[in-house]
Amino acid sequence: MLTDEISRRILRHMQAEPDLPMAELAQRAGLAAGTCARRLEKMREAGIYQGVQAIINWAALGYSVEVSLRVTLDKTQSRAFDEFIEEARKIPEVSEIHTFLGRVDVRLAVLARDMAHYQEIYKTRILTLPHIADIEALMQVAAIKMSEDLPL
Amino acid sequence: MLTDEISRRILRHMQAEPDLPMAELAQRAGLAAGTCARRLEKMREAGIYQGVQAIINWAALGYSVEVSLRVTLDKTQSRAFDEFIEEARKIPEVSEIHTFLGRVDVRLAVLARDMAHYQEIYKTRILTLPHIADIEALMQVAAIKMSEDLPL
DNA sequence: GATGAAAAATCTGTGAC
DNA sequence: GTCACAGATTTTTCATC
Repeated sequence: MLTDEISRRILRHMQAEPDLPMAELAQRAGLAAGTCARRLEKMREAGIYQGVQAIINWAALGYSVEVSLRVTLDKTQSRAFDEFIEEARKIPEVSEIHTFLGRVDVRLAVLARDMAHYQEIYKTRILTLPHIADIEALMQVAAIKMSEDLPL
Repeated sequence: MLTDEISRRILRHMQAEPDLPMAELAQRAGLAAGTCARRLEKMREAGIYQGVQAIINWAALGYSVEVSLRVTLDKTQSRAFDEFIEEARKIPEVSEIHTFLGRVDVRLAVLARDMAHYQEIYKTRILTLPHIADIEALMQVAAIKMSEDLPL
């Protein structure tokens, strides 16, 4: 029931238009409003639907620089991974942290107002993180697609 | 007014707890409910606040494989970039597309049910995209942090 | 032009069927 | 799963600064 076709349909519409009123969402999924709310609540309890996230245009707020950093850690120390993540989480300008299998261990997304600001964050907050063996940086030009109609 | 301290406060709380009732949000920002709603609406019109996005636990829905692909394009053709993006957008399993300055031109995030499924998507949908010069793949282990308390 | 308070319109979730 | 209603919530109005 939690992952059947009807529930997937709810998630699909939820994904496409997240701030639709419940009644509208229900109609598009072919359900009554109450039923839809009940299913969504079940999915939330099961951790399938994890709520919503605000999308903010950082450039409009003066954060025009976004940099993607790929970090390779010094794996000679067993706690390197956890310690690095723990410290990286504390940096407000780090907006995303993803971990990987392979040569690269972690990817960080960093937000900054301009290049001078980025340089400052990089020197004082990033390079002081523990256990870094190597860093590669890419400057982001644009976010083209972010989860519109994923496979459900 | 659109980017003053009060508006930033609204966004800050919006970001931390996106599905808070308007009355609560207003109280935390030190405003009346109506005032808060009007400011948020203004910010939406100005494109500063771009609404909300549903967060879905893909692993719970059977999509346990997430791969990050870095693509370098064949820049000998001037339309390469646009044509590549246009085709990549059409693939439902591609959940994110970001573009960059530098050696790597595009990063794609790909969702798949398992390794066999990923292999199929990779061969039939990704490698058939136009103007690819080089691809590097990393398998994602976890998304640790996604926009909690960013600098506002 | 922006604000707070309160009324009006709308929406959500619970319970009966 | 649907329907309807009570309670909560958003949105508009209006007087005020």
